[in-house]
Amino acid sequence: MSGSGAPTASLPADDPTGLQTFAVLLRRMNGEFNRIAQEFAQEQGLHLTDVQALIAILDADSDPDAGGEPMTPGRLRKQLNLTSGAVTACLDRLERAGHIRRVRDAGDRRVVHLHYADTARAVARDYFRPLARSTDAARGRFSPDELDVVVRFLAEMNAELVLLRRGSA
Amino acid sequence: MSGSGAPTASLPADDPTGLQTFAVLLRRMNGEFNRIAQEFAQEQGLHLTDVQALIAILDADSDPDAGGEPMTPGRLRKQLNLTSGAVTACLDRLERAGHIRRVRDAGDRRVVHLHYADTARAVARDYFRPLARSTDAARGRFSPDELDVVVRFLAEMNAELVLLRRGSA
DNA sequence: TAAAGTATCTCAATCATTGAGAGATACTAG
DNA sequence: CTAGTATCTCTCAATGATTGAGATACTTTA
Repeated sequence: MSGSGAPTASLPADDPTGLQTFAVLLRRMNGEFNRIAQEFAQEQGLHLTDVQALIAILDADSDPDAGGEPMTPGRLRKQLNLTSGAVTACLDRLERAGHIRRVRDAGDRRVVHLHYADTARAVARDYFRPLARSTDAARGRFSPDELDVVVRFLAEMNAELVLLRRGSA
Repeated sequence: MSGSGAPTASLPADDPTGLQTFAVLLRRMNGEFNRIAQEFAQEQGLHLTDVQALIAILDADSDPDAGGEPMTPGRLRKQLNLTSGAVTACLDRLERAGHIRRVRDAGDRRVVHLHYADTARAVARDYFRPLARSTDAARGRFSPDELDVVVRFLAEMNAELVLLRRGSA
């Protein structure tokens, strides 16, 4: 239990479903995800910023549902809290490395649409396959009803986090 | 509108507890957490790296259980994938800003222990209070049994992610 | 004690980020 | 239609974080 590498070590034992437990678990998970993203970045000769941008572009691009439109430099600027120059530099790197394409919008020619390149999509899928397997391994230990609970929780959590966007700034 | 509008938009409707759903929800949550961390960083005149370091130091410092010892520059280097120079610079910034203290280990005088300063702890607690409230709001919508399921899932997920540290590198 | 190993720091070179401003395109009112 | 204003992206010099080889100090092993 108290053994060093044990992943479940050091949860507050007094209240195993309390706020503290959630804080610790969520913070750790976030850290692990960021570490994996960092590794991917280094392997691809990118920066963490670039990977975050890539993910945002991927989500917008493959979720036409979400915002309707593909990602643009302006949206990326807000989403990642970058300055205009940083966005341009980041997109330059991503485009030069073949991960994305810039496409002028036909309707509003000031706007640039960002598309994930298919080859890069395959690279990312390959790299993150172990992560997908891990997620599946965890999922496999729960019943359909339990998974439904988890999905509902994650969705509720995301909803709360989105509300926080305006609230405390 | 980044991930804007309805937070539950664009989940794969065909398999509401499938891998894709988890991937989308976890990725989004990660993005939101990182955005919040970025905002905290900017407000404190820090960088995202500094905040990640701060969190790692906090976790090690307040969880003597986990690794036994407080954080050190060396462990930080591995955990955040930084070079030695970057760690030193990052710690210089954090120490100069009063967030941490460097303390030479009495036993092994090569080692530096990193401690979270109490005043900084209070600053962080204040800043992240809304996040805590959000987490509590989400928790409040589930029964104790359901919360137990969620905690178990998060713990399983973390365990898998830790395994991934050696496995696929 | 000497040699090898480990933890941290130093510093010049490199390169991402900042932030003001330019250029191009769209909208709106007269 | 035209002028004026707003929006989107990009440019570029200055700033400053990160790199990475090497220095320094300490510990352990032979």
